[in-house]
Amino acid sequence: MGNKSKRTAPPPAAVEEALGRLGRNIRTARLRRRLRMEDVARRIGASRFTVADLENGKPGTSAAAYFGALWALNLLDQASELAHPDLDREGKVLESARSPRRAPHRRRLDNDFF
Amino acid sequence: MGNKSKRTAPPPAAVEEALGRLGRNIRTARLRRRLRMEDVARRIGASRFTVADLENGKPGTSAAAYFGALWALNLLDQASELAHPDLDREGKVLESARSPRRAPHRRRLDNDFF
DNA sequence: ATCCGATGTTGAATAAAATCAACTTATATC
DNA sequence: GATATAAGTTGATTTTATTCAACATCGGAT
Repeated sequence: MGNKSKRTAPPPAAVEEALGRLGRNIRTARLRRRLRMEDVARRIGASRFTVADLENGKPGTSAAAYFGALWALNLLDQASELAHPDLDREGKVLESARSPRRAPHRRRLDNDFF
Repeated sequence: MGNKSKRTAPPPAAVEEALGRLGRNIRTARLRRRLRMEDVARRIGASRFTVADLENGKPGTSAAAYFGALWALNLLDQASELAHPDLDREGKVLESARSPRRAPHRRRLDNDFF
């Protein structure tokens, strides 16, 4: 079965795994709090089906749904540190090696990976 | 202007802020690595428009897009710890107070918030 | 064992996201 | 300042998520 659709390149396995783990974690946190899917759903203005999807780690579900669930469970603060520049060691090294910021062009020089 | 659509209840402000911050962090990390939006987009099988959306913190953009961008920048591992049960202090307290797991019903007892 | 409520599942309708083309804007590099 | 390229913008189109209803299932409590 080939790729029929032009969109939806299969998400990288690592991404699927991360979303699956996040969904399971959200479910665990919800159950610990004795909340129903519908409780979380109403809190974020969604339906119970969307909450079910995100707890299953569905990739296409909106980021707002995932973050909303974290918010409803009082777990959002951990998400705010994601990819924080101060913690991006690899990026900091690159920035200090090169000089400035903003990399508009510098079209093709040697990156054969991308 | 009133709500015309039945879906899309406005995301909680905290969620919008968190997504905005995440998007800006992703952009910072990308620029540090001297990558174009299109580079990240191709790596995750999306278009540059979707990458632009997520860097702007657009709430409706899929979680896979956000996580994919983190993955493309080698920043996904931080995301895997989100809402990790071991770090959910509030949840752990609740679980040890009550006894078992899985809370199927226990419909309404006193929570007047949800 | 029975009842009741939370969740899983399926299919259809609708709202919205993702894509694309063409254009504009801004910004590095020369 | 001129040039080339990344990125912002808009509108149209396609693909998808989201929602809902109805029913099945599963788990806990009585």
